Amino acid sequence: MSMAEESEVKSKPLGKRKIAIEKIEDKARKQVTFTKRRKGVFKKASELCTLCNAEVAVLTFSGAGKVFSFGHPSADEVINRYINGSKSSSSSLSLDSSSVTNEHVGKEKLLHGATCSDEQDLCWWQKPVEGLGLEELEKIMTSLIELMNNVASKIGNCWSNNNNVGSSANTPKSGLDLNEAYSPKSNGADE
Amino acid sequence: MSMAEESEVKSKPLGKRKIAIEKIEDKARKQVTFTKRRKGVFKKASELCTLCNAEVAVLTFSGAGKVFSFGHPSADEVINRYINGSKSSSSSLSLDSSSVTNEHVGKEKLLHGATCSDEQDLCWWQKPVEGLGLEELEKIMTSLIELMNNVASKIGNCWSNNNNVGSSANTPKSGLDLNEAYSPKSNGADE
DNA sequence: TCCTATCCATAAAC
DNA sequence: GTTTATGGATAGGA
Repeated sequence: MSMAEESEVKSKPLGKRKIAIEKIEDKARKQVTFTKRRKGVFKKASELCTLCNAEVAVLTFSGAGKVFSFGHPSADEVINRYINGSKSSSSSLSLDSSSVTNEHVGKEKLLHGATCSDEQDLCWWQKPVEGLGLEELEKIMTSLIELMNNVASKIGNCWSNNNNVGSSANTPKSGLDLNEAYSPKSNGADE
Repeated sequence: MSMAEESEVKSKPLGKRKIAIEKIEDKARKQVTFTKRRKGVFKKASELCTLCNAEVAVLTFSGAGKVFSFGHPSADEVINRYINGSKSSSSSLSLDSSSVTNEHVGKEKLLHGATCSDEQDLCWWQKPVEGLGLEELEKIMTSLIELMNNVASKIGNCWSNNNNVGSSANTPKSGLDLNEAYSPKSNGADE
């Protein structure tokens, strides 16, 4: 897994022909490839489970929309765990599910006037985040989302969503080119 | 053969050795294997996406309970589709926006005491909001939005490197980290 | 502690 | 024969 996939198909004798990892146009071939590779992924996933005693779930949708899933102990259990425990703390931190509007205009007033009732110094929500590390921020962010949902539900959930907090400002990129694109690569912490 | 183990036994880099697909007992080995194979699975999954233009999500939990996910277009989207399109779990499987209310029983429990890592006292963001009044909640909510945007913009700077299709190697490590709850079964491959 | 990265060499898949 | 996946060892990072 060190060699990046070349985009060109070399003309070699025979044997395992290297194929470009790009969209297959031919329907039939695509279907066959899908089936084969899906099984391959499932097998790998299952080995990962067995070897490392880890929980793994794989969900796939074929072009026709049919769903295929693999899971240990079960797809549902893993998904549940994912949702309940780390939905927003993982990956792209897409706050799609519970964002808030960005037009909270009158908040400053609230912040400076009403809050901080009896605390001594700055309240946590007034502390600057400048000095915190990425990890700390991630942690807070995650917790914030949770707390927010919690609070929101209590209030009655008036705040609609669509906020696009930071991470969503992504670039379309070239469709789906990701040989090693998913590499955690120092987990995004570029220092 | 008497290979005199002189001062230093330099184990020659044995190549890839054949191993049985069974639970690895050695923790260190298991960890390394988990990382490698997880990446392998992610890569396969990404190729499947690219080649067949399919939607795929892979969720994994390391032995330590850390989550790693891969998904195209995103893990959440695929999961949503999976949930809405094929299952109707009785659980809180609603990743939808404003309805992420307090259905998260498991999470509530967590917030109140499960404490996973090593923090014993709840931090402010982990405190329950049950006892607060409406006004207080609104204030907090408003402040939360502010803090959130603040934090988000901070994170956004370092995070804009894997959004489209990507895996995640988050680092919860405390806040909402989950404990393990294994249910060692045999397998769960369903196609 | 837990996770990641890299080198080497071979096992596997085609 | 060719390319990829990955085991073992090891070093570095968070």
